[in-house]
Amino acid sequence: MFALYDTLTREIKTLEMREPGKLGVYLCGPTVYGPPHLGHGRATLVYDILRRYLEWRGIAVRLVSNITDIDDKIIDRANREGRPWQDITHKCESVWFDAMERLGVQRPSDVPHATEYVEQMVRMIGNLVDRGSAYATNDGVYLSVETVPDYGALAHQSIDEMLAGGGDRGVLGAQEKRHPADFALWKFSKPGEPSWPSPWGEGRPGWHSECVVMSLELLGEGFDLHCGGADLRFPHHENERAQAVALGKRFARHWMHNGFVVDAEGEKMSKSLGNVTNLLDLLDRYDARAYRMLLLQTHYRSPVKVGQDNIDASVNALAGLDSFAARSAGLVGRPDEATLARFKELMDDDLDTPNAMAHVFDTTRRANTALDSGDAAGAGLVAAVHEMCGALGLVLGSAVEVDDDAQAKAAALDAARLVKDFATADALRIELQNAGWVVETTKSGTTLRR
RNA sequence: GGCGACGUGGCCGACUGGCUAGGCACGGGCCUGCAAAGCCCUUUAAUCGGGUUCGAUUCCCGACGUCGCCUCCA
Repeated sequence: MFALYDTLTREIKTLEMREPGKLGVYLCGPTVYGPPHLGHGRATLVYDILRRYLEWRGIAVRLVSNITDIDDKIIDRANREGRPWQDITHKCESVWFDAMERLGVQRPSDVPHATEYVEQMVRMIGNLVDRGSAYATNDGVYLSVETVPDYGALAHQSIDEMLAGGGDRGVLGAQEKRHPADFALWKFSKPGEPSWPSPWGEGRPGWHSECVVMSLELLGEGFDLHCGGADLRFPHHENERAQAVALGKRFARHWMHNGFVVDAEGEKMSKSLGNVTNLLDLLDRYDARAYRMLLLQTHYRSPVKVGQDNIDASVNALAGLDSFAARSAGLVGRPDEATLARFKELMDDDLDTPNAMAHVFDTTRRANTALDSGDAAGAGLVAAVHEMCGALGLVLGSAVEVDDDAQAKAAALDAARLVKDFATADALRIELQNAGWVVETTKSGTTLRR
């Protein structure tokens, strides 16, 4: 039984599936107006790990993740740079999926775009107005949070409590709102801005409406899991939920939120703080697997510090596993059952990847010991390590092909050692190392990796 | 002000009321022609003050500190 912490009930509970064996997941995707940052990388990696693990467990996962391709920030940037807004959204989306590919994050099963669902959103807003839960003002259409009895359920705070403190932050939006917490479902457009027709006037949808419409449309009422970064819990997810409740529809059964990426001082990375690190920089500078490794060694709900030291440690940890993969490459066997059972036990407990990784490292050590002593149990352990890493999306071994020249030198090195011509052997090793290869000379021959 | 999270060894980072997390780094050893990789060993940590308990890093209370949310944000 796979259990996850549920943000709504604040407890770890079994992930109930509407249809056993099939999991429908909705993940709030990016607003495409800039390059992806480390926070995006964490969220997508966490849910990629979740997805791969559950699929490995035999569950058919349908992951729907949207692209927000209409939004104030997109319009702002288009105006600032004097180019068509679609220019920006198309470019950013392709950069996004490039980065995801480099991270080894599988493409979602469905990638709905907000602009493809405007008609459906208009219909939904119409429903909300008809039901008395939404109203038009002179700048848009708003949801009346007071018509949603349990508004604040995800934030775990009542409207009053939220307003009581909120303090110095000014209330955003129209003065005409009936309640300060009411949020925009539809924003009327200014001349020259992208717009769609609606019964209330030309405009564009508010951010919180697209995900309700698209998740319900593609996954249906009462879908299994809704997830995203902790900063989406409120207001975004709260407001999605509010709309569904106001429509009288069953929304997500389970809510999952991942923790933040923080900087060296422990502060959240945030665009407003200006301390965001570009995901693309990280990918350019390091093995893309290092970020996955770092996140695997941190619980998904804990904050994670991403810094040079951290990433270096992950790179080194990866090197150990790579060299293990290299030395055990020839071995085939059935994955050791007891080892896999333990792995499942750990992962099923709220995606406990830190302990699962500890288990992978332990298994690697046991396998290395078996390999050293020629114990036949080694093959099963080797297979188990590969099986577990596969379930976590961690690809072991260098993807780099060993070129013929290097291969020839490695063979020559072995030949020289065989006749105890160590001077030649050492010279060849240095040559290979200078060419960037990690050279491992063993009794059974020399292996090369990057 | 309201709500919440957290404070662990040189660094990162888990679990846990008593029994070695794990990774990285450092040191010693074994192995090796020498390396690399691997294996073994070593270093005895829980912000502070109370309380509960036979026993607390783990539960409760308080203090201090850090961080998050309270309508831009993964």
